[in-house]
Amino acid sequence: MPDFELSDYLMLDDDDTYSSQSMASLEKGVAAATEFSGATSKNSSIKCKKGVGVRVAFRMKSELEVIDDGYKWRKYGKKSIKNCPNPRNYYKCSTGGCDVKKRIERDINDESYVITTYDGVHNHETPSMLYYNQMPLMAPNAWTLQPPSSSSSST
DNA sequence: CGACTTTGACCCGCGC
DNA sequence: GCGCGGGTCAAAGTCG
Repeated sequence: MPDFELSDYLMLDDDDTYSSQSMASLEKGVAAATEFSGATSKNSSIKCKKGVGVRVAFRMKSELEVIDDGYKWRKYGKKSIKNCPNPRNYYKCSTGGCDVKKRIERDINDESYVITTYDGVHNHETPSMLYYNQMPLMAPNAWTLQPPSSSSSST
């Protein structure tokens, strides 16, 4: 588990535009993350122009491009983008019945940053979410939590 | 043996 | 109509 920090979260609006919010309110970004993952649409600003699903982009500082948000992602493609020196990775939720896609690419300005774009809404809770529910407290960054089975560095 | 990752090829949409 | 770019699928290989 590398130490990555949520730098910016981009809310792609229905006008194909996105609002790049500074990390002035990280909780808000996490809230957005909870929004799309929990399918709780109290904020209708997060939606795709096609109306077929939600599209949310996050930019976070991480050494690894793959962010374990609790879901199981299966890589189904890799593509080198002309405008980007780094290839873009395509992931799909491997959970049955879930058709959420995730695009991951490195920031062209800062390779230390990774841009993760979620496309769609999970029709199920994150497997780890079940684990969260058993926790006495809900950490604001719980979506970054991982089960103790994976690299438990609790020393 | 099953699941997942990797890489190339193919297809679709958009712009010129 | 053609070319380019982007996105997705499929087959093979590897690891657990």
